[in-house]
Amino acid sequence: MEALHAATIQVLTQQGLARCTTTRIAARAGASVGSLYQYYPNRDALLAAVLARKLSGVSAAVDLACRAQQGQPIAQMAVALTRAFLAAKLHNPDESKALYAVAAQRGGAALIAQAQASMVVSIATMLASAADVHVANPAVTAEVALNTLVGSVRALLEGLMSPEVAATLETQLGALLTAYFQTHAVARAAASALARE
Amino acid sequence: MEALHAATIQVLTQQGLARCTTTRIAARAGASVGSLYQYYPNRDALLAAVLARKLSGVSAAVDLACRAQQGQPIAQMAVALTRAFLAAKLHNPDESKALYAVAAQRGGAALIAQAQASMVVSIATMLASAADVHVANPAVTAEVALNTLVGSVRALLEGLMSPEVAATLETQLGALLTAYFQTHAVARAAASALARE
Amino acid sequence: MEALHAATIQVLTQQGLARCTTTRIAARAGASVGSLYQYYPNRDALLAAVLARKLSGVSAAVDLACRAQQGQPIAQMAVALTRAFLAAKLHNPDESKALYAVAAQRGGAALIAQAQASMVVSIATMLASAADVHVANPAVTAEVALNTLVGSVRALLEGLMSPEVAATLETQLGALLTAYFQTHAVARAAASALARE
Amino acid sequence: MEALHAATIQVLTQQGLARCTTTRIAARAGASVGSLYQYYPNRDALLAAVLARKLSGVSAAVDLACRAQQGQPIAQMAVALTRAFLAAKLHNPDESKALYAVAAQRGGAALIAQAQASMVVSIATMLASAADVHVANPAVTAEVALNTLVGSVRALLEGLMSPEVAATLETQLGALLTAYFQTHAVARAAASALARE
DNA sequence: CATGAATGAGTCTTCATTCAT
DNA sequence: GATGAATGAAGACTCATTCAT
Repeated sequence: MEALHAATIQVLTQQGLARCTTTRIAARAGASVGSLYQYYPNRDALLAAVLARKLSGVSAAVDLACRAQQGQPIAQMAVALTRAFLAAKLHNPDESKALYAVAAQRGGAALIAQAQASMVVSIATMLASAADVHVANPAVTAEVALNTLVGSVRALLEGLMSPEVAATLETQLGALLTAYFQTHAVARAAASALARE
Repeated sequence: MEALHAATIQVLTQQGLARCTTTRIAARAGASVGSLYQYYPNRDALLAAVLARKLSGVSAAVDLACRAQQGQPIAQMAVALTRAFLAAKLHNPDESKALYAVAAQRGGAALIAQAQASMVVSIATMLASAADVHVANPAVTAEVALNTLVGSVRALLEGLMSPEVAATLETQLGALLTAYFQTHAVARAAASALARE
Repeated sequence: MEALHAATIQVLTQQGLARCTTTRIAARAGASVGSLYQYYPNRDALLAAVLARKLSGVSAAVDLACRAQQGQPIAQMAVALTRAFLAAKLHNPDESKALYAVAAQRGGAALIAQAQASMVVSIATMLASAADVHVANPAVTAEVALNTLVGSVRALLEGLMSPEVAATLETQLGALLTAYFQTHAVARAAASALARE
Repeated sequence: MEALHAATIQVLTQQGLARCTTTRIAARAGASVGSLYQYYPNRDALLAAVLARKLSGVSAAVDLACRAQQGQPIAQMAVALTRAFLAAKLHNPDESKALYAVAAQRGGAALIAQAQASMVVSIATMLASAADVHVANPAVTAEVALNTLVGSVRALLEGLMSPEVAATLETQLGALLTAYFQTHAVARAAASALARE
């Protein structure tokens, strides 16, 4: 039920994972515990479903952004990817943060892995289409880039980031990824030349 | 007690945070619950102590490496920092992974924040001393770099990293940071020239 | 739940406050601990509720008796008050005795204070209406009288009273209060005379 | 040991009976738990000893006062008894209050009973020697009087007494007892006349 | 004799899950 | 299908008591 999803996120953000009990979720959703168990076999399944939905939303947003950048210059890709990822994760920071706690539970890792894999494919595909450079190993580059973005987002969500960095995060990460992408890339012209040899 | 520290890490890695109860820790340590409470006022304090010890170890390792790189070229700094951080975190991967769960607990964030701050200072100081380039804003650069390293390490520890990336992680991150550091830097010669004008 | 009230009193009388645990109460009530906590937020709340019910019963009985004595001679008031209070407290001696232990707990004092205050008002109002005498300070006199009654009842309940006294308690206390009330009173006629001067 | 007595009372008054643990008592006394158990077989024995000492002090004070009033008029006896009892109980109110909690424990009732019996004898003996009146049944009268005093003292210690009453307690109780004693008494002259008939 | 670390039974309290209505 | 009272296992924590040093 939709109400259960929303209620779970509310309880999660307002009370934390430890106090996110089935009774509280049901009460917040205006339903009974019994009803909750008609939609989900147990508490973990509900939490997993909520996490999965959030993750697929982020994946979709990243995928959309990557498709839109097909054939663009690599620097623009870096900026667009950063912007899309930050927007998806920071649109509702409390929710994102709360769900990281859920992800740490047994079973959460698999969902995260799936979402990451999907995003890596999207990013790698985008990188391979760059107009100006040829990325040697798009999958590897995409994965490292994604981990970098995730690292900063977690730091921000967990309150570990200084105001200075937080204020310019998008710029910093855009620059970082641009520099990184170019390190692993070979200019198209040179690549063509190489191929001709 | 030392046995309690070890037991906590064992239970944490083998059973997870949720099943890491005072009873189980005590049993694993070959002690009684009562004894546990003679050394720590409550469960959270024990977990915090274990986390704090690990974090200070990592901080110290990073600090040591940064001091050793004073005055070196920036590319070498990037590689040395990466190597030191990965070595410290991956020396005992199970322990590191288990403690990430603890860090998410109430109180864990403060310890992490403290350790991060300490490492940012070490890294920033090192960057400021680079022989070849002048880093514009060492503190910000250091913080972004640290978050990047953390992001990859978490991905690795949580099993989210592909074998391809894992195999070349140190190289990848070294290159990434080198590129990033140079983005934010101005060649010493140019900087001196600017200063003279 | 009614069964929890009854069970609490039974455990209290048979095992004492120290052994009056939530588990034992629940078992005696034929319920589970969980059920207990669906009716009361914690152990103290249950004990307080049991005490409060008893106290309000005593208060009500005293109030009823006092109202019935409005306008009667003071000696009759003393006897009626004594009779009503003893009847209320000694109707179920085990329960009364057990609850004195509860009253000593944190939070019990407030309930007792409230009940005492209510009874003092009832008694004072009665005293002020005495047909034959004018009580100078009804509130003070009522309070001292109540403490006197309580003192004897506690002695009786705690087994500190000799059989001789116990056998004639009502008579003794009636006489004591009659004598005390008259000490603090002025005959109506004299009072009127004084007022006319 | 003397220090243990003092420490017990301090912990009792400052932390309450529930937090009056053997460890805390020993620490307060500057001793070890082990030492405590060399003087007392268990916690209850220590508490009982502390209570017993306090009670015998009160008994002795009352006895002393009663002996001093031998052969005096009954009104003076009432006042002296009241004064002595209040002084003994209210000299250290916190201690007295804390010990009432101890008295409610298993075993405390017997000690109280013993002290009460002793005081009843002292008071009865005094009453029998009154110069002006002949008390019909000194033991019964003494017991009722004592319970009355105890009732007010408990009310005062437990904070149940209004400031108005507390301010004039000694006067009120003196008057009450005087009135009560005279109710149960026959003037010496009349008594002698009766005896001659 | 003194010490105080170790013990572990016993408390209160929570919460996922069930099932009679 | 919905409900929510009942369950009871499990967790954190306390403390009287013991005993090796």
